[in-house]
Amino acid sequence: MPELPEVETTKLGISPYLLHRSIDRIIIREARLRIPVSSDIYHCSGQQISALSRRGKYLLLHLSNGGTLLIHLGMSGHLRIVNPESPVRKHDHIDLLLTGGKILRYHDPRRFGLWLYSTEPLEKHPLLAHLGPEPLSDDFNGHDLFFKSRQKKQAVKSFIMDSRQVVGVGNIYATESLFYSGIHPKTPAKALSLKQFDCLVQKIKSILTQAIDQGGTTLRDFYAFDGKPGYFALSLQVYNRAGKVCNLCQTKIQSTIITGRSSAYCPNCQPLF
DNA sequence: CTCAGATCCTGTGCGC
DNA sequence: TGCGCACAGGATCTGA
Repeated sequence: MPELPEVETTKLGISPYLLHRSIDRIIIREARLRIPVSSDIYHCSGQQISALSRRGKYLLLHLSNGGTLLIHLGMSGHLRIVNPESPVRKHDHIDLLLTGGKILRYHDPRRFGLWLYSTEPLEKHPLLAHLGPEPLSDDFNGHDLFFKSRQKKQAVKSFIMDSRQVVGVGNIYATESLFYSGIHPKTPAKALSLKQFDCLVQKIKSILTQAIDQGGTTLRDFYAFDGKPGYFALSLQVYNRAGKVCNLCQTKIQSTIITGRSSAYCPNCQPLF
């Protein structure tokens, strides 16, 4: 379940193997991803990777011809650097063969991921055009979020998971940040005060930062073996803890469904409205 | 326009 | 031990 911290640490981990290398060949074993991989992607061969960047949970490989490879890991995708003799496992859908012999291998059992090649910069691509600010940038702040929320009666949890408001806040981080802010996940977004949004934004930033630091620790040797995802190293307070007691007040953690997503909360620390 | 629900997919973990 | 099923989740699509 790659969340933003995992995508960031993946980017950092694979960068040394990709930067200034050329793509010799791309092998597609399974094209049926969230959006089927287009045969256009074969045209990335021969291009040098000049830079890597991340936008939300999208990973972008910038190529020397001005083109871009856009990769999304979905919820079960991994990228690994492997050697040519490394056996191909089930769900190893795509290989990027690099000059020098290393391979960037994409593994994704549930195939919710995405690989897209464009010969043009992707800023205006529909997948990226409407994304909100990066959560760790100053563009993501309580003030802006407060004003965007004034007409929104949707649950605050759905609001902060909406990639038009802010990118990279998945179910785990939304759930945990609402706990740390003392806000019930079903609270209508418009009912929150500026002070509450300031608090929520600060918690999102600190939890994501902490997760990136710990994900980095987990992924330091990710190329040697498959470590647990970084966020498991976080001490989760409510996510996946329904039925257990709150670490702060011993009240039993409850769980509800908000737009199809399980949402755990402490009814005492996060009172409704 | 706004919001909720369905949808895609397969591995995991539970109950029987 | 094994079978069947509910569940997990990001982002998009549909429909009320």
